[in-house]
Amino acid sequence: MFALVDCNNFYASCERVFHPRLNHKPIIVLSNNDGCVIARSNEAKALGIKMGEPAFKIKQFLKDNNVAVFSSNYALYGDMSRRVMNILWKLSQEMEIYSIDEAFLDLSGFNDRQLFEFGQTIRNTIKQHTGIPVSVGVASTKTLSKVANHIAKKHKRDIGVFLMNENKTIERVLKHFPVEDIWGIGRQYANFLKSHNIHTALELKNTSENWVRKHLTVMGTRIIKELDGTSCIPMESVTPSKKAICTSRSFGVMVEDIAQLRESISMYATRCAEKLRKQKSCAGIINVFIQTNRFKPELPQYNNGKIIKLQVPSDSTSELIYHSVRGLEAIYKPGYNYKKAGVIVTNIVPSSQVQQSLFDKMDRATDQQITKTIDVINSRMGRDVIRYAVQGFNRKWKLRQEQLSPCYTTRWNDLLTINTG
DNA sequence: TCTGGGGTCCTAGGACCC
DNA sequence: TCTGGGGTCCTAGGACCC
Repeated sequence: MFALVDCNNFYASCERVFHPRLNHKPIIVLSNNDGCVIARSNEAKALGIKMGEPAFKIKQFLKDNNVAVFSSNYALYGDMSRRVMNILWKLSQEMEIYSIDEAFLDLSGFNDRQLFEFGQTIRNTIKQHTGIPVSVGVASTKTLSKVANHIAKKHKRDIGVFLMNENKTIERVLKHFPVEDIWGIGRQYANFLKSHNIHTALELKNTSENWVRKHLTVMGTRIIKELDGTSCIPMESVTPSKKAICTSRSFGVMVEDIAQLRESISMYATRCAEKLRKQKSCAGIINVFIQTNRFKPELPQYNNGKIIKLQVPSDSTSELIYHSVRGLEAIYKPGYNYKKAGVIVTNIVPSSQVQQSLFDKMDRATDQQITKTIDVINSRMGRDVIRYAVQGFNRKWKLRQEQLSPCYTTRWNDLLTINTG
């Protein structure tokens, strides 16, 4: 048996933990640059606010309805996520962290009553220790546990746990479960299936395997088997290392000048190098890209990228910056308003298995020592306290975050003060 | 004024090998 | 009429996830 534990409206719930006054009030969280709605409390959903809606289009509506609006605070959400996952670690032998707010647990060996009670224990413990509400779905495959979680969240809101283990229950639930809500069925497949008169999970489950294989590839076959109770998607208890790492941002203002692009690209290269070192990997290919604003078709448009192959795979900040900036200079064209830029690293290999080059001229030992020293200082003193000058100091292009909440759990200066008097 | 930022997997087709 | 039979690797594009 699998349990899927999913935090309810995670980002909105994180903000609410530190603003108890907002209990039962509508809350939304915006994407970077305060662009789109990416999280909504139940009250905000009830007002009809859509996921992904551009904030500027509903500004007046938000005001009229007293909606609390937050910029996204990933330091806070990341730390709250870590706390939730740590609690789950203590409760379960085997788990898979599936996303920032979701985890699968392996519940082999529990009987029905224990399964349900364990679900409640999880929910109560997390609520008590972190303030975050979660829903728990329990079933015999991952796909069915996702379905069960939906039911727990939507129809069993006060209990928050749904155990789906009897064939009769499964059949009844799948009969009313829209095909587009199944894990692995996105918009394209949903439209396609509906055009073939398949509207519910039960109808999909009863479709011929050959037909599904032909039109939805092997992924679809797995889905119908999982809906039928045959587990095809195993637990991944060990998080596999990333095969691609991307750091990119839209700018708070339009950027025309190459000097500012250079600053931003250098920062993204720095972040990519940090992410590589964190998972003990080196990258063989760097991809630098710049884009103008696609929402302004009246302005001249220019999108381009440059792929750089490294002679020796690297996790060095200085080397990644060097090549990224050269790449930028190769594609930059003056006279455009740039809106977004980024760095992607791929061809990732474990640091212990880097293929050396006979013609490599770089002094890697020294560079590694420098990088290590910078990492140690920055981890104690704060990100970018020591940085390469090319990263810049003004950051005119930085994100717009007008409603940013404090980093309550990760920054000493932002700790809450509680008046007990 | 204003529209996010990360990832994965699968398949077909083209290139190559013997 | 009639032109083999078996592979691998790489990439772009399309689907999906949070």
